[in-house]
Parts: sequence; C-alpha cells; structure tokens
Amino acid sequence: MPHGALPLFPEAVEIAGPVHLFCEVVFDRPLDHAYSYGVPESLRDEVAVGKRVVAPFGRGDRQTTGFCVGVGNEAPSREVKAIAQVLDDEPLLTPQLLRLTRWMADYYMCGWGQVLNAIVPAGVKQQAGTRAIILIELVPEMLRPNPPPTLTARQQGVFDILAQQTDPVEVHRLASLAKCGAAPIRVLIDKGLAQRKKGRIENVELEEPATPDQSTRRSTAPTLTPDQLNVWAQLEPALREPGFKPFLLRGVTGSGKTELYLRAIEEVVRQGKEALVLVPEISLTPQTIAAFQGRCERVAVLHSHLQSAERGGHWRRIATGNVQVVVGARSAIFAPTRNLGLIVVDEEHEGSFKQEATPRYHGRDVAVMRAHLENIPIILGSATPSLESWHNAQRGQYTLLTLPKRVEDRPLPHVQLIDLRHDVHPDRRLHGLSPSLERAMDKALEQGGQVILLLNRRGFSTYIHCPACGHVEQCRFCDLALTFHRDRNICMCHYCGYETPPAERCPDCGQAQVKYQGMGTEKLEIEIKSKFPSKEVRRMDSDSMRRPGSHRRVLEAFRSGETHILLGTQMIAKGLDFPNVTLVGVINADLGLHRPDFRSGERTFQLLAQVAGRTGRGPRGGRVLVQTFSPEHPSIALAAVHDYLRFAEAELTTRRQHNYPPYQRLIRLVIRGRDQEAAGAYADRLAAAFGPAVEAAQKASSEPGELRILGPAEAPVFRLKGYCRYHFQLQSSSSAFLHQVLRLATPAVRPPKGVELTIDIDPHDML
DNA sequence: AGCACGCCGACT
DNA sequence: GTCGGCGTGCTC
Repeated sequence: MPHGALPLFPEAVEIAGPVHLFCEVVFDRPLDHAYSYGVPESLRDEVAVGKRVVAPFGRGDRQTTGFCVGVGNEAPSREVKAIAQVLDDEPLLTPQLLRLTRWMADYYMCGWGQVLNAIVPAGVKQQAGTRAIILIELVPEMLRPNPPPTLTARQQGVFDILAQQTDPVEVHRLASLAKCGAAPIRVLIDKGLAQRKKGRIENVELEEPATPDQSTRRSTAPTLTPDQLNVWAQLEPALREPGFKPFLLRGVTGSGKTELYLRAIEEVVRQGKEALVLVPEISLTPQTIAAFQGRCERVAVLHSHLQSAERGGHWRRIATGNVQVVVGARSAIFAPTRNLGLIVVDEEHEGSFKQEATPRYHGRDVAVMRAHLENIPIILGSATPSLESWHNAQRGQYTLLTLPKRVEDRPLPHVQLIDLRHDVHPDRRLHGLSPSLERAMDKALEQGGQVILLLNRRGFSTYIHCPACGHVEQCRFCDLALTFHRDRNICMCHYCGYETPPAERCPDCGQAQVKYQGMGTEKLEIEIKSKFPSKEVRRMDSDSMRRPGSHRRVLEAFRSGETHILLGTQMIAKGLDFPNVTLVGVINADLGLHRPDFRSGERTFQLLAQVAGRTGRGPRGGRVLVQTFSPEHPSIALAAVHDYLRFAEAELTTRRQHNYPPYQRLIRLVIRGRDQEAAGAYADRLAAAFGPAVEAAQKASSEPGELRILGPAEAPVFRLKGYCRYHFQLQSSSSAFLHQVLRLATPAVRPPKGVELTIDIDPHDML
C-alpha cells in the first residue's frame, strides 16, 4: 500500500489474503548481488531495510548473517528460501548509507555485504552497551475485549498508571509505580488490556560531550580577516540551499581555515541539520576537539581508540538525532546522521584517509560521493591540496577558495635549506645536526624560543651493517632492513613487527664490530641531549607515545615552556599550534623522496609545508632550517619558498607525462603467496587474461577504451610478512573501462590455493 | 568467502 | 580398493 493512502474499503484489504513479503539480503562475501528470501509471517513486522537477518545460505543451508537491503511484496521469479531471524530492533543503516555503500561496492570492487559489515561498528552489531528490556503499554481501546473484564484493585491500579503514560513503560518501573509485583501486570496482559513490547536502552553512561572548561566553551567567534570574509561570501550561499557543491579551500598554515569550518557548521546547525567533520587520525588531538566543542553543542568525537561500546553509543546517539556535529577520522564518514547539511574534510591531502584493508576506500573520495548523494555542500580543506583535488578545482569541478595569508598578517616563516653535502661537522662524521642547525638552535633557545625538530624515522639506527663483509641485518620475513631500537634493546621490522635481539657478531662473517648506522629519533634524542645538556628535550613518536595520555602530557609540557626542544616523527608536523616555537629544524628532508612511489614528491612537499607551518605562529616570528642532500629538488626548493602553485604545476606536468593520476586512473593488483612459484605462475596467467578482457571490453563499450598494463613485476618490496609478492599497475583515462576490464578478467582466472589477489583502486601504498 | 561436488594420486 | 588432494562452480 502506498505510504499514507487510506484504503477505501478497509475490509477488502483483509480478505485479499496474506500478502507475501520478500526481502533482499547481502552477505559478508565477495559476491556482487543480493539474494532474495521469503519473510515468514512471524517476522513480517520485524523485518526492515537496514536490519541484519539470519538466513540459510549455500548448499548446506548454513545459517548466515546478512544485511537486508530491500523489502517488497513482488514475488521473485525463482524459488526462494525464507529468512530465519531478524537480528536488530532498529535498522543499523540509513537509506543514504545504503546508497553510499552500494556505490562503494561497485567502485572498490568488493561485496556490498563486505562494505556494510566493515562500516557498522562492532559495538553496534553486538548492541554492546545496551540491554534488552520489556516495555508495557495499554492495548488500544478498540482492540480491548468487550465486555471489559473485571479487575482486582491491584490490577486496576496498574491499569490507571498505564493510562496516564504517554509512552510504554519498562516493567520494573511500572511495578514500582503501581507498588505491586509482576503478577497483576501479567494478568492485565492475559486479560487483553495491556501488551508487551521489546525495547532496548543504553547500559553505560556515555561520557557526555566532555563539558569543556568555561574558558573555551561558547568561545566567541573572532572577527574574520578580509580573506576569510571573501571566502565566507562564497561559502554562505551554498549552505543556505540544498545542492551538491564541492569546495576546495586552500589556506596556508595559520590562515584560519578552522574558523571558516566552524562558521559553516554553525550555519547548518542553526538550520537544524548536522555537520560531519573528517580529520586525519593524527590530528584528532585534544586541541582540535576543543576547537569544535568550544563552539558547538552536542559534538560526538569518533576516535579509533574508543571502546566498542562507546563507539556503539555514539553511533546510536547520532542515529537518533542527538548529535549536531560529528568529528572523527576516516570511518566517521559513515556516521548515520539523519539530516546531514555539510561535510568538511580537513587536511584533505592526507594519505591516512585511504584505508589499506578491504574495502580499500579513500575517506575523502567517499565523502565527496556522500555529499553528492545527500545533495549537500562539502568543503575540502588543505594548505597543500592533493593534486587530485587541485586538478578538480582547476577544471571547475570544485569551487576553489583561497586564504593566501596568515591571520594578523603574520609572515610565513623564512625557510633556509642546508645542503648536507657541504654543511658538515668539522669532525666529518655525520651528525643529526649540521653546524648551521646547531647554531640556529643555540640562538633560538638563548632568546627564549622553543624548537621543533622533525625526523621522520623512528628507532635508534635504521640499519645494522657489518663493515667487514657488508652484511645488513634483514627481517626474516621481509626484504627490509631491521631498525635497532635502543630503548627496548631490540631489532625490529617496521613492516611486519618482527623482533629479534641484536646479534653480538655479524651472522654472516662472525665479525664482532657491527655498526648501527642511519639516524632515527632515538639516536637524535641522545645527540640533542648531549649537545644541549641544560635544555629539556622530549621525543614524540609512536614508540614513546604508546601509553595512553602520554601524547597529552608531552604536549602540555611543551606548551607550558617546561620542554624546550620537541623532536619527533611526522606526528609533530600536523596541527600543533605553539606560538613560542621560533625554530623548526628538518633533520633530513630527503627521507621520503626516493621511494618507488609516484606521490613521493607530493608527500615531501606536503610534509615540509606542514612542519614549516608549526613556527611563526606568535608575534615573535619564526624560521625553518631544512637539511637536505638535494636542495634543488622541486619538492624541496618550492616548499622552501612556500610556492604551492608552482609546485602543483611542475608536479602535474610530470604526472601527465607518465599518465599518472590525476590525469589517468590507476588500479594496482597485488598477487601474494608463500610459494614464489605459485604466485608467479598465477601472475602470468592473470597477465594472459588481460588481452582478451580488453578486447571484450572494447567491443562492449561504445567508446574506444585504452589501457596500459604494467606488469607482472616483482613488487618493490618483494618479500613482505613472509609472502612473495608480484604486482600489476593498470592505467587508463577511463575509470569505467578499467573496472570493466577487471570484471571480465578476474572472475575467469581465480587464484589457486595459497595465492591471493588484492585489487587496490586508486592505490596510495605502492610497496 | 565457504562449501560441495568431482576427478586424479599414494596409502590401509 | 578408498582417503584426500585441490580445481570448479554456486550460493536466493
């Protein structure tokens, strides 16, 4: 029956016989379509789109959990089985999320059920943090027995209490309200006057939007700079009416992007809608959170370290419309908002938005698709936009908004490149600090400033090397050198986590004097402490930040001025805002540059720009010293002069030359197996299948598709976690054509036992 | 993915 | 003779 239509002859509906109900179910399997099931009479009131159901699936009719993605009464053309159970009281997904995940399954080439399973938090599926309760309500007057049954005084008391209630009451509460036991309630139900209803309530008290201290709460909005006003003038109209409007907000560090996000959020919240803010996990600091909580009521923060019950609680609060602003990392894009009005993706260029497990989605790209499906504006913000987004802005897909200057006209810091080929220590040994950087630190500290040092490598030494035979200690499972961690006296593989105690002598030639070479943050810390013995030094990397709260403690000590020098990995490059930092030193800008990855130049530029932005945020100004062996490299030279535009232009030119994104689409296939022969043979079989698949795809499509296939080749790191790995790179200007070729080629050539094939759409990690 | 069916090799 | 390897195909 169409929703809202009243039947002309109510009794006619009754005699139309039982309307059979059917539902469509998707399972957590790499299957690309839904399966139809019948809905037994007993479940017809419970079944609903977005709930999970249990159904017999496969030859053995195994009871399998799946998501119901459709309900209807049109009988399927084939015979169907019936669902056995409905698992959820309420749908776990909104219609918008169902559409979004459907798109993801197609685009990222995996099962719809796999996507759904991955995005619904475990705490929601287990209904952790809630418990089932029984609610009692009166039977509607028309349906009560006639004549009315006689009631005892107790039963009448319960009845009267229920009559006063507007909502169903929990049994125990009802008993205490009526000052009786369970018996009179049960009798009331038996006599047909009251009925039971299933319900579910929160078990745990959610930490309420951590009431921020009064100083930050409802902090007043600062006056906008002329640049900000200009951006706001373009943003505001888009927030006032529906429509998919993507914006790319490029604002140099310290230019006040966050203030614009906040205004935009306040605007949509005022309209009674919700806002969704995606930030990189690493930026989800107390500082960031406070910025949002200070200006918005009812903020839900989704960190990755939430307990599953907490996460489930937030999800339910969002689903019931009790949250206005959701702030979170990648997976927060799946927050089940009811009436979304705006999406913000901060630090849009960050690689951590890409998930490196199935479904291998990119949070920013999913965000853009969600905004499109919800018909709402989206703001992608960055000081150094990804070239994908930049290209989209250049060709008018996104509206470009620019904040070219820092607030209060503070200059961007002066960046000086130190050529490590010439600027060496008098003793000729390689130190972390060049003489120039050491002098600059002396001066900055002397004047009461603070120093941040970036070294994007954790551990003590990055390789262990025998000077006699040249042997380098490698991971047993990977083609990678082990890093020595002095704190824990262990050699460790940073890819698979393999650990082994340091060898006394070279395992190859028996020589006793193995050298611990290459500089990591631990070694740098020791060097700094010995060179600045009177100063307080703190290190921040994933090793020293293991304990909960250590992050906050280190940052507080730095903010208070107790710590003078803060050194660390890229963890310290993002978002920190300390006005007293007058010097930033980059120990080795080249570290990421020579990786076999077409984005290495982009990443280097972004990292330098980010870390440079950590200084000069106060009235005292600041400077940046960047140590490098390749000062003429465009990523480094242009970062030094804060010239994103020229960098983007240069980088886009090379991307075009090599048919890399954003000009062409890229898909990477990785084949891995413990047995090298089997993996290699499969890679060859797959390669042979591409020819016919391309031909078939060309025949099937109207426009001629082109495709470049690189591979099979050994992956840059051939052995990883004990697997031998081969890979392909497929490039084409048409994403649809790439997908089509893969859909034709891969089902025909299935990997043998022990070999796995991974399809990575728009890959980031190329190792 | 998971499971059943089915067709070939080395064991009680 | 059968147990069990894995390639193949299907799952409403």
